[in-house]
Amino acid sequence: MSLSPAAKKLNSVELATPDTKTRILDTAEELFMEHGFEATSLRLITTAAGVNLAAVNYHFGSKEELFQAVLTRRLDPMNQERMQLLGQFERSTGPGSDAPALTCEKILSAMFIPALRLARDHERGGKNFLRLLGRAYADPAPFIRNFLSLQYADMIGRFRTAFAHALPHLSRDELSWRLHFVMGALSYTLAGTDALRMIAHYQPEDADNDELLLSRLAPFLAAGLLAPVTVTGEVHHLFSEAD
Amino acid sequence: MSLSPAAKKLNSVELATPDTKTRILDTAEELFMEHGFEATSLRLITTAAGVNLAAVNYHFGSKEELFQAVLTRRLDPMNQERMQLLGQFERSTGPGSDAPALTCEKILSAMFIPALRLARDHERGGKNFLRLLGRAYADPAPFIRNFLSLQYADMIGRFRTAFAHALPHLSRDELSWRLHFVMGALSYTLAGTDALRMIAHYQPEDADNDELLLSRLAPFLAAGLLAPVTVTGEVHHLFSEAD
DNA sequence: GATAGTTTCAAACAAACGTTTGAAATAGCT
DNA sequence: AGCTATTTCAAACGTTTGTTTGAAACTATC
Repeated sequence: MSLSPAAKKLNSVELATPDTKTRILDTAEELFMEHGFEATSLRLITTAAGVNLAAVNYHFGSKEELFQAVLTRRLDPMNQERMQLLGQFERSTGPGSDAPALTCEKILSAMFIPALRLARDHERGGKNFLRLLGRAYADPAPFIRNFLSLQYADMIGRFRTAFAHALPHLSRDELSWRLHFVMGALSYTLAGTDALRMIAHYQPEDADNDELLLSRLAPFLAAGLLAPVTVTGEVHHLFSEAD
Repeated sequence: MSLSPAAKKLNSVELATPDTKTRILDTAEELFMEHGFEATSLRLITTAAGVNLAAVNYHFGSKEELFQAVLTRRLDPMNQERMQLLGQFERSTGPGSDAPALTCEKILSAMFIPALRLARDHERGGKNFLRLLGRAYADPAPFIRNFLSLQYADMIGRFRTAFAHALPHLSRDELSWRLHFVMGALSYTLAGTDALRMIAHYQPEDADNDELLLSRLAPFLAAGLLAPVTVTGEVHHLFSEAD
């Protein structure tokens, strides 16, 4: 009697030994990060993890569900920590209902600190996961995009309103654009240092120091968010042919 | 007699009818953009292009070489145009050998204008190509990364020195980081508007207006590049736990 | 119009893919 | 111990992958 392996969502055996399930998750996290989703075969994962090929389909149902499980294992707690930290900052700035707005740096740090904590978590490849996450942002596979947008909807909504309070002079559209740029720089940065080497032709020391990295990214993005608004009328002068 | 199809680099028949070669390139450009490299099969491409399956291997040698041909067809002229425009700006600001430095906006516009021209080129899917390029930046496949770094080496080097002149107060490492962030926001922005919809929960009007898009990105990035340098000693305060 | 060079085509190639199967092994429970 | 439920395993499933083949069709040159 086939007992529908996808219907097993028991939260009983969660934090025990390195059992088959977590062994698969750990290995898949690393290999997905290294080669991407499509280019990583189940045989590669199961061989590297030292488990049977059928174990993936038994424990997770399919390759796609395995990928989602890899993401949600760390993404879910991180985003929850982000929202919690943002709320903590908002409460500390003013107890009244009409609290003074947080600064951009403060809001950005509420996004970055949980990511930093994850990167520092040596329990198991926290840094690997951040690179995987950065790559997942740019993946065209529909199931990945749908999954991420669902997973991120709450958190992004909370931060959007926080930024809207911090930057009241920005129009709704302008804020959308700038948040888009912020996410772009963030995901690209998290995605890895290979691209940096490509650009810089030279690897800065501490390229793998995520703390240093994000502490340089935050002022950069804060300055961009606070940039004066370009009036629609004077948009085109920037792209005029000559001087 | 196998006549090594990869050794055919004749520039004789270049601008004629939509022949098999360009039909493959156009279709591949669109499908690679839509599904990524790994997830796009040669059979999908050749069927959509209305050509025989073996035509890809005959004209390009392999799937990887086809992908490189798709990229280089537009990337090569665009990057050359970028360098040419940068040189033109540099010459116009001062005829002397020690010319006054260009502004960040000016240098950024030398990067963006050729991309804009490409996006406006309706001859054939210029916008498609920009999205494909943005995705290629984040692709982990080694042959893609090697190809891009080779293709970009010259241009990036030229712009690096230009930015170094425009931002003399930035250390070598600091400049590397900030250029990294610039490339991140740029590629993420070019990669498509799906992610924006995900973040904004709302699509701004003119989301597919690349001119408007890049004209908003330039001031954002310029402000970030011009942000005050964070002194090493005061790095950690940003990420302190409480307020 | 024959000849040499180029391009197209249907068919097949071996290899790798995700998934399924049913039996063997293990673990949990009364 | 005995029984049940869960997990592992080797093997095979049917597709799909990129690539190759050799003959047919087309083009240009003499």
